Amino acid sequence: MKTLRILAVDDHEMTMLGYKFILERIVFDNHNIIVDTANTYEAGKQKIEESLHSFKYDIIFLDVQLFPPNEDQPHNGEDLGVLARKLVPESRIIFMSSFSDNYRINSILKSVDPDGYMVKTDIDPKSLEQAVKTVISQPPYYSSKALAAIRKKMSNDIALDESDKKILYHLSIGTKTKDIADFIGLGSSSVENRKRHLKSLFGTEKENDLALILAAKNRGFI
Amino acid sequence: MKTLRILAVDDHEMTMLGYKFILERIVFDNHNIIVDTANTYEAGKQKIEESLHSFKYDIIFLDVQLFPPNEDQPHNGEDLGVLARKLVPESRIIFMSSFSDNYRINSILKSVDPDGYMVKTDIDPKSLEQAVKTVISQPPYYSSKALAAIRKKMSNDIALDESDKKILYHLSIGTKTKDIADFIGLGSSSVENRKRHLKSLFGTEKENDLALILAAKNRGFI
DNA sequence: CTGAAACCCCAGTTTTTTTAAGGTTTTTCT
DNA sequence: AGAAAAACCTTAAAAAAACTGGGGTTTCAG
Repeated sequence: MKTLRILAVDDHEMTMLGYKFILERIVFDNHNIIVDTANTYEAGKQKIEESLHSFKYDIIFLDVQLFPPNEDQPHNGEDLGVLARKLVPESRIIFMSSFSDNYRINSILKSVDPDGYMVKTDIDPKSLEQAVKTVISQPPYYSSKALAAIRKKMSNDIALDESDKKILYHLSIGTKTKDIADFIGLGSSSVENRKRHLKSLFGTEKENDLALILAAKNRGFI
Repeated sequence: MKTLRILAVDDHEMTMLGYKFILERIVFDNHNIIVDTANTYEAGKQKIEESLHSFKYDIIFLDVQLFPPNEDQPHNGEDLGVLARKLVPESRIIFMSSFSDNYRINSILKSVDPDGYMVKTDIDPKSLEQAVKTVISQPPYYSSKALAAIRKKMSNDIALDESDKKILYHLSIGTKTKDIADFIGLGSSSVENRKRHLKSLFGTEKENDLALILAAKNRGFI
């Protein structure tokens, strides 16, 4: 009887209790599952560091948002993922996120390359169990909505460089064009040129920014 | 009792019998499953066209290679996929391929954007059943090895333009540098420059082409 | 040994990208 | 409504990046 150690980090106490309840009841290959929980970046970090010199976690579930969106906290789930990868590279990391926000998915898949990604509305006892089993035996596991987003991206690889992606992102969150220039270190006419170029790439010439953003969203870039 | 119609196209008669045997035994939501088969591009095309004005296929399984690799046939599974998408856009298309050749996977995901992709060594009764169910209810379905390839690609999106991709591909199949120049319509010093550039992108400066190819394979580009 | 291909470097050319400056239109705010 | 801010467009010049052809060295196979 081996023990499978899981750490779940989410800022909602109740949600975590749910996970713990479900996860510890999974029947898996004569394994005994123990779930630890944490509800802040700091607590999660501490749990991982404590585990370093005893057992190591087999799986770490991380919520992307570890606090209400308006509060200006220094660290989020993505940061914790990067940290965990560094400290315990052999642990499987599964991200959970409420929105299937493609920009975020893409960014997390690149920066952390987690072994799993689940959109919260896809999470239920069955999918959780599937995620655990898949991630242990043959990662990765992506939940249904995450897969749909990934599919969009794969079927549409218009080559955008970093500046283009940042422009799209900033447009989508309402940054003013003149400020975008500062953010990405370009003159404002360059930004205008790139916007024109992007609109032609996405087939929204002569339309407004909203049309561009919608097109980019549809194709999985934002 | 509804009927689920499936068409399977593969050049190996025996393989197809296997699929038919497995698929028709799937128990699925009070559905009755009927599997038609075809073993050439032409036969597959005909089956699809015949179905146009009666029932339509719910799922079409397509082998990527429809004939021995050396024979110089005009059409392969990918072409048939493109055709099927045009004729019966509502049918789910699942590709099957023997190698987890990323270049091919990427190309098919872009040109056909199938609802499923299975690497043959991943195929067994259980995964076949899973594929059918997933593809009907919430596509896409990607088999384990296909997912691993997709993961690589997603976690590594170095922006390569068409020429760079073609160079990598040609290098990987042993095309001579001087011929690559012709293939992609560039001077040979340009190709050399791009190769140097690629090597620096993949961190294989000053190493030979093999190192570059391996790095590109590892990251899912070839 | 020899020829073919690969590789490297250079210098001139072309192409693409960035930039600044000026003016017009649209949006925002009071 | 009216003023200010931002967005947008055009143009021309400057800068950066990519392409090219040539000549030379190295590598490799026959």
